[in-house]
Amino acid sequence: MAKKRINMKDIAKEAGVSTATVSYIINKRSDQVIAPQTIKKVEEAIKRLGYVPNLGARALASKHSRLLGLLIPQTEKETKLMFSNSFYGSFLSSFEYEARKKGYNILISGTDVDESYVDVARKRSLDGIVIVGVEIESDIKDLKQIGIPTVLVDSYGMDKELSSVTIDDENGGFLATEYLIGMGHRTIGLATGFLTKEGVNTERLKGYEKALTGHGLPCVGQYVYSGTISYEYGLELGLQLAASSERPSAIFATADILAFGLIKGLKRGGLKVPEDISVVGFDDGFLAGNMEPALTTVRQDVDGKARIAAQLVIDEIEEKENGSNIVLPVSLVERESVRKLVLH
Amino acid sequence: MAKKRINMKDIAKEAGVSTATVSYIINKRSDQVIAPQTIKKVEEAIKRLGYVPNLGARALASKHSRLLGLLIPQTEKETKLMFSNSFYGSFLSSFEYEARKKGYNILISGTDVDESYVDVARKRSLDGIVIVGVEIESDIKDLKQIGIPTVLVDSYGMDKELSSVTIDDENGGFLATEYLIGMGHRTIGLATGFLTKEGVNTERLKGYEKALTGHGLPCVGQYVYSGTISYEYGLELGLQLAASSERPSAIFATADILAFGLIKGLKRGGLKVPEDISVVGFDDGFLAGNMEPALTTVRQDVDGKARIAAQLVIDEIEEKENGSNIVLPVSLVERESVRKLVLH
DNA sequence: GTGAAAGCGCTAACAT
DNA sequence: ATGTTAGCGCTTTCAC
Repeated sequence: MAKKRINMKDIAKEAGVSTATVSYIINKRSDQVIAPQTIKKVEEAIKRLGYVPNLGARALASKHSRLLGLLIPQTEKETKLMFSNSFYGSFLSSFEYEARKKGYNILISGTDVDESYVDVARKRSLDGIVIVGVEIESDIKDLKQIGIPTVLVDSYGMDKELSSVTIDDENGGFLATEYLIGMGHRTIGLATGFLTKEGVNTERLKGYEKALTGHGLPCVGQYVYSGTISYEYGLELGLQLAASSERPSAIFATADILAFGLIKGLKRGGLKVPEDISVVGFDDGFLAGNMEPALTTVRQDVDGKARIAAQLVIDEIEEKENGSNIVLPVSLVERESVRKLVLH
Repeated sequence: MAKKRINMKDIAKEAGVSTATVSYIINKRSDQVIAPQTIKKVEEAIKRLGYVPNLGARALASKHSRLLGLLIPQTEKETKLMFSNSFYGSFLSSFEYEARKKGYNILISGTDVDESYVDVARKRSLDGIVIVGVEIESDIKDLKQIGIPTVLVDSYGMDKELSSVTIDDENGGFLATEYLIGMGHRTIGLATGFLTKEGVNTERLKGYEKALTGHGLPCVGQYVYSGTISYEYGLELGLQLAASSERPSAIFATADILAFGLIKGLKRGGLKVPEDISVVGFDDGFLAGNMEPALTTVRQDVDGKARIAAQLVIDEIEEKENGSNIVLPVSLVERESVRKLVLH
């Protein structure tokens, strides 16, 4: 308790100046000219007393919190954040780093039933928001209306006016499927999450279909398995497929984590990958190369995505720019989870 | 710009009451008796105008920000947060969830060279802090001095007065090593991160040594490999060991992620796991069972750790309790990465 | 070049 | 049962 926190007034008194002067100095305001010796006096007082500005108070007065919100989707059953998928962990790492370098801190919050993310944003006076991989149309509309700079990551067609960063998901789906076709596969399944109208999964599906039809292959819903992007669903599906006779010779899973579960399930079901069935993933997280078999997958640049997302919100907050729609390229990383089929 | 944000005064005016009354109602203060109809009027006004309280202003006036800081270690080279280790992602998920249920938000921040975490805590008026797996003595001393409730996770002997939650790391190391010995291994290596005086790695090392000496086995530094807790270091070490003739028959890696890298390195180096060399990990993250071979590892309850950490800080903030030192149990999960050695 | 003072939106004594 | 009002720590306009 005790020890009253040092505030600006204390510094002002100690240095024998006004709080206004202290404020000017702390904020290094270029529009205010301060005598060098005054600056020195104040800086010494700050050091001597160990003063740390209260950003909450500053936010109240200045309307800038220098706080960024990161919205991560929640798992279906739980309302916990989806950090089991290491994609989000990597994203957060890079995002926080980039933001911190520019003087912003990150607030992480899921949303409860009774409270939208927009409320969190307002409550906490967030300067900007990055939403990754979720589509809550109403929220986004509200966000725009309130005028909080928002950047959408991995979200399609939500709102062209908002800044966004995505990867070329359709092409990713295309590359994966083309590759499989090139390896001789003719019945190719797709394992994916919930297919929202504008989500990444749908884009990857489009690429998948494009490749299929491009080669005159049938593109029937029968081989599209849609569940959740999770290890568990992959496992379940793998087991199921292993037990089925109506099974494609290859599967494109729209996330590595899904592919991992899938492979495990297939193996448990007695199949060998890639001997009996081939699998291609998506993400190329750091474990992909370590799986057995090493996963052939579509590589995306998570680090780049995160940094760009941070830059975009911050630029928008600081009114340097706005409304960019960035699309990052993807590529296929060939490893060992696909077998070359010899056609007879 | 435009649209002025609705504040408490607006609500007061709309409902025909004072701001104090609005404040009492919003905070559901039990020490204030308000007429039901007044409550109704105010609640309607809030709804009608779409009012959301400004927590920054509240924090300023009440000295409670309802913000918790989560301090995650940074990687050595970069100053990025260490979220590649999925342990931290899982921890964050559960921690955020538990805190949110109790009305707290989470601020994530790394630290820069010129700014300690204590500064962040003060700047952002954090109500409490959870520090996981790092030992910055000076910071912790400052934190205590400033009187910000702090909970140490995975940190030993730092300060008995601070609340903490750990798992029984020493026992974990012991279990893993005992198991290996029971499987017939006599030369057992230890792969771990940087061995700080009071870190988890050192505790696990103690358990390792205890098991060894308990069986009269030599406990020489020769087989202790200390690098960083990372996939990369594991890989490097694996490669190195594979090329060496002086190699233990089994290795206990003090983190799954390290074990993953290690196994990959060993394999690349031409060895088979567990045929040529056995590996035990630590954590039992959700991928452990999926590796090839499935990893035998020490299981810890990350979810429990995170929830308890959240509870402890919050209890301390709300002055319900303080100074608990919780130790969670661990157990060994037997899978396929260890070979039973027949002694001749 | 520096300072006085009016807020920012809220809480909490203290009145009534 | 409700209102008045003085801050909380900072920024910013306007004086000087």
